[in-house]
Amino acid sequence: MNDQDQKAHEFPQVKTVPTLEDVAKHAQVSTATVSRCLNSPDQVVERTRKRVMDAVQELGYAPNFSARALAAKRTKTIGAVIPTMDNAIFARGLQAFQEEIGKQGYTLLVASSFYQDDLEEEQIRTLIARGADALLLIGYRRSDTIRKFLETRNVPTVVTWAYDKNEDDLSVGFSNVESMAALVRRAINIGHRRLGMISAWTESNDRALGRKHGVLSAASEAGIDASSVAIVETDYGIETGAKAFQDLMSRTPRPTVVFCGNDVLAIGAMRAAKTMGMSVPEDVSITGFDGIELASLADPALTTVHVPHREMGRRAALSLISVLNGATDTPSEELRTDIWEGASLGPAP
Amino acid sequence: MNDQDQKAHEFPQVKTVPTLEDVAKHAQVSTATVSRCLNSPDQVVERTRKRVMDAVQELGYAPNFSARALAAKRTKTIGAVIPTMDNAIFARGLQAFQEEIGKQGYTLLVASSFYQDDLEEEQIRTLIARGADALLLIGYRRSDTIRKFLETRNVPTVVTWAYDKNEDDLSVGFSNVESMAALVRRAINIGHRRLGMISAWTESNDRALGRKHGVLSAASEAGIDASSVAIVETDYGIETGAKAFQDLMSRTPRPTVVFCGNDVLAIGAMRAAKTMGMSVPEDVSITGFDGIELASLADPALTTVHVPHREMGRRAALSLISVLNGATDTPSEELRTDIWEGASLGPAP
DNA sequence: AAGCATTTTGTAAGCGCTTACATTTCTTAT
DNA sequence: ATAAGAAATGTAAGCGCTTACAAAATGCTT
Repeated sequence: MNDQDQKAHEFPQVKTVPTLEDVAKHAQVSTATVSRCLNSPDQVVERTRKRVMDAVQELGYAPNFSARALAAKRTKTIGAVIPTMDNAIFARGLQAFQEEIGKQGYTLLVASSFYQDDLEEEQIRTLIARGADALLLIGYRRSDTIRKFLETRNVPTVVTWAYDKNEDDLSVGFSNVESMAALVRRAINIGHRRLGMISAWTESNDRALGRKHGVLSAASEAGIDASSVAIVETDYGIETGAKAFQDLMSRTPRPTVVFCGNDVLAIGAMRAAKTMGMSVPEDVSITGFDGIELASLADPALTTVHVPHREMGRRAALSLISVLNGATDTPSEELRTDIWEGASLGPAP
Repeated sequence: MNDQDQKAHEFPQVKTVPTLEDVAKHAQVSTATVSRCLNSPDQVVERTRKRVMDAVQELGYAPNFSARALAAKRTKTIGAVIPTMDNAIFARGLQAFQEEIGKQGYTLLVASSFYQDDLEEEQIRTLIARGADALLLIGYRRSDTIRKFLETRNVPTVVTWAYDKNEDDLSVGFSNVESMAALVRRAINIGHRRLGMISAWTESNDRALGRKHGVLSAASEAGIDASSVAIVETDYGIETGAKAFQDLMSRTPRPTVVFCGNDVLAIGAMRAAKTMGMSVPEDVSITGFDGIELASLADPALTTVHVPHREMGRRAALSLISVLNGATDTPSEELRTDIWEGASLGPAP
């Protein structure tokens, strides 16, 4: 603490990462000034600022993020927990999300839950321990424990890929129920009465559950007994979709239309139909959900519900940032989905 | 520093996040002991450990990551900079990577460079500033500045999606040149002499460049003048692929086979072919690269080079972790690609 | 029961940064 | 030229954790 003997400047340290203090010494100012140069440059006069910045350049200084976070109590990091990155829709939405928060100087921290509730909780905790300033989460479904945790930690959170006017959480998404119901109504309008559905597992996936409810409610709305709707739940994948389709086709009475919980399952179903020698939509209609590019490439092109994933990611980012900037009244946003007209949905045979 | 008057325990703090010290007080031990319970539990005797863990539970304590990182000088974070998440292959590889590092207690930090060199540099710096213990990067191509930076920071790095025995960097990948060349040879063997290629931009993408070289070298090897190969470079996407295909088909002489730099471009090309009334492979052969699911769904199924993305992600994770664990001799790994036989490559007309 | 080695715990010094507050320097009005 | 106010800079106290080192407790030997 008493090293007065400051030469012009010490010789460059050997191989060690430069710190704020090194820069300060080099530029002959205090660490506070250096810090200010970096964080609020207008608080320091041109001449010193230049001197400091030169030192930064010369030493190749880069701030230590952890130290900064610890001192400033924010990390400029936003966390996201998604079921899996191995699914185009999440990847796409997140990409847009990242682009937008990036503009505001935030970095994205992603973790996957593999569709397991307990893992999701763990990941949320991890992200928060890592100091995420805010969180993007998929769907509403979440245990009380973790909700309480989020509340006490006071971390702004946005729910995406779902929107429900009855929920309180800030969300930017779409109504899974309504979007699916709209599609189902259309099918019913062109004569379908025997409905089938291939759904993702609904137990811990409220989006899948919503879509299932969409089918059922549109059915009963039209006077079709909900219990007559043939439903198979299965894993995400083309193969599983194909298998489920075969299962459905063996039921009596055989459904004339199969609504799939997502496009990938639908592609599987279409493949199975082809294998079984059934033609779509003459023998059976098939629909998807999500609106990934794959849909338009199928033959016939898949009729599906198109979700504006990128837009959703972007808007979610904007909402979260507005909250982070202190907005107190950021509203949830319901995005509109639309039906991509393919040729896989036709009149009932 | 002199608050002897410790009641049984103070009343719970109001709404503030508990710290190590709170836990320590609560459990009547020193902070060091609590820290040890969390990090090397076997150093503390059962009885105390239980007491501490109970306190942790009761207070809902979660360690502050930044503080830990600052003190311990490691973050248990691995960063990855990929061109874009909006591309199935990276998403898939990264997912596997994440799964594997997750097992070892590491978290993944992802950033996208949008295929821009300068952005990639910036992202690398950001990740390192955030304390990434190691980095996953795509391809070898990188400026000297950033290489030097990585070196002085001494951050272990693994290069993926590329393997080149002439490069020093630790890598887990495949040879883009060789993989493509193998496919091209096969085409030449069945009579093709007029070659076309739709490539991604090669200027700052060494994988794309490698694939292009693969085409050219297989061509000259077979006595085909490299300059006779018709090549179009374009953006990633189905539409752009389609457009490029039309372009190629208008050349004289018209190529009898079009090698595409990736499956998405190939799908675009196939669509354009259909639109133009050409049949594949009778009128023209088309091939892809990557081996995404899309390939097998196309009609006819796409002949493409299949890259084991997940395996690559997994192995990259293992390599990096072994380096982090002090291994000094971790070798680069070349993964084998194989050709997925579709029906889109046939004999030359 | 004393002496030693070993295990368990505590003490306290940072890690690199931000920021409230104190001090110095510069403006401007008189 | 001088005082008062504003602007620029410096001082130093943490942020919450890890860890070297010191101290205390325990276990073993004899």
